[in-house]
Amino acid sequence: MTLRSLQLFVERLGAHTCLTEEERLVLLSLPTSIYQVSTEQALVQPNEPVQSSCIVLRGILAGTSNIQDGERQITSFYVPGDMPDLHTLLRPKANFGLRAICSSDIARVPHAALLEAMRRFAGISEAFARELVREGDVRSEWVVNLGKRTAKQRIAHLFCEMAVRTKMDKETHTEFPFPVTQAVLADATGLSTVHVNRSIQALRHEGLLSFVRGTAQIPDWKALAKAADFDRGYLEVSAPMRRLTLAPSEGLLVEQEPSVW
Amino acid sequence: MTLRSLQLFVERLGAHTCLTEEERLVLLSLPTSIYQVSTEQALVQPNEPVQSSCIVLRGILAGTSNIQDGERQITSFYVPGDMPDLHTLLRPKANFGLRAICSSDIARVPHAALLEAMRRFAGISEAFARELVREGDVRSEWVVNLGKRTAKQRIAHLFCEMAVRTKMDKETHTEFPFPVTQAVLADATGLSTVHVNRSIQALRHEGLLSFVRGTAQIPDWKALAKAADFDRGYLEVSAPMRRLTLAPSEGLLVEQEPSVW
DNA sequence: CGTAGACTTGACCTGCGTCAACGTGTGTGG
DNA sequence: CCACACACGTTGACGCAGGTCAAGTCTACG
Repeated sequence: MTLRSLQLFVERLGAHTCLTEEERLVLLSLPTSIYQVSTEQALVQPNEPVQSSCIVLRGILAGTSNIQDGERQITSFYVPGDMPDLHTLLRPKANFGLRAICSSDIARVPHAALLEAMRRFAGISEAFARELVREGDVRSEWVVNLGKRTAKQRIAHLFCEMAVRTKMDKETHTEFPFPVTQAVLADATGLSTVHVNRSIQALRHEGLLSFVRGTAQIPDWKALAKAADFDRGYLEVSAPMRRLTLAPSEGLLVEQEPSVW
Repeated sequence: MTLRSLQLFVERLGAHTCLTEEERLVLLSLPTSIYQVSTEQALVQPNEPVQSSCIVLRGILAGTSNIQDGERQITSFYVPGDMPDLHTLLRPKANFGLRAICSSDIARVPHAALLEAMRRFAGISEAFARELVREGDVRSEWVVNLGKRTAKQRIAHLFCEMAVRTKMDKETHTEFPFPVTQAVLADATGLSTVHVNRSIQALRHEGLLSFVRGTAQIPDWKALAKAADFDRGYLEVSAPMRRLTLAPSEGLLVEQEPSVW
């Protein structure tokens, strides 16, 4: 049932944006078609216009860019609840690809339905826009990761990010599934697979991280976060907010704005 | 006069989003305060909430992140017409900083006014959202740049990007101003200043790029773009579009959607 | 039980960082 | 008008993080 499958997606939006009951219901009852995609299958090709966006239900997708010599760089990961090609709503011709990293389930939602929902509900527009911002923040951290951190730090940081994004409860669990190969980690961190391998081993010897066949273990969260220079702040908003509302009485209604610029 | 100063900003939005005359006028007459900021001056600090967003009128700003050991990574540049902290509209607590790279002029616009404009005009909301997408695309290219390209390519790619973004007309000009130091280029490309220096020299010897005291010269655009693996597609939309419109007759009005997913 | 994809290891190489010194231009104050 | 300072650019020597190549080993799965 689709009401069930989009639950996680709506929770994701609700975490940063106040949605009315009606808006939640509209989102939950968006028309979807469910697909199962297999490892390395492409969902969106660069420069090929799309008419629908997808929502990850299970598995992991990755945004990928190919460069001249056949190598690829992964520019972001998407986990269940994410909408990886939200941006095609506004720019139907994507300029990077989207592919499954492991066998995954996705829901496809026609752009028409999403646009209609945005038109009618300010909260939905706002939630989508805030998702775009969040994605931008994540990518910004990736730039820092690739630009300024060592191999071990890059890998550690990526695992921290994924742990938080897959909602690993660090109080009660030290494990979370991250079904990727070392080659994929290499494509994401801008390293060679050989060096990824050695770096993971080094992290294991330091007791910071173990990663065996698609499941990660973080024995000491604080130690790993410190080593990775990881601060989860960029992934979260303290409380869901709402800034856009259809002013009931059309007019110059604005929020109070203290005079700090 | 502020009508004049926001011209470039509105053109930027108009390049990707169809705006009505009224929307243009609303944007042009947004309340602004004009400031001059000097080199290295911070405009937004991480985790410090802001109540207004700024528009670059002259000069260059940069998004910056600091890491543990006092080094910084620049995650994006902003040129006249850009709105670097548009995202704070939706997430007032930024998680990276914004500072001037050279002496610059900016216009500050209160969030309240921007939110009000978004509330009342669907085209303005859409234009802002599309700007967020564009920024995401640029950052995505930066990830590729840092992850998979050599020093010379990174620098070449950055100059290509800036040439296009500052609208260098490559038919008639081979020069454009890019008032940054080599140290700033190093912070942006994830390289050391020494290596930036040597790489620029190498590019000059190959006849691809010269960069002297803040002005860049690209004698052979095609050659540079090829060396940098640069494709300007990610910076542009073929024609301005409009996907969100207040449906005049409320209802299930949607665009035609061919059955491609 | 064989094959293919993932992981591992070792040897070697190189792009880039680091350090430290030295030019070169530009603005400032005497 | 000079001299000094300071920020920026340049150069050389050296070291190391991480790439590359090539040869295994392990594991899952048919």
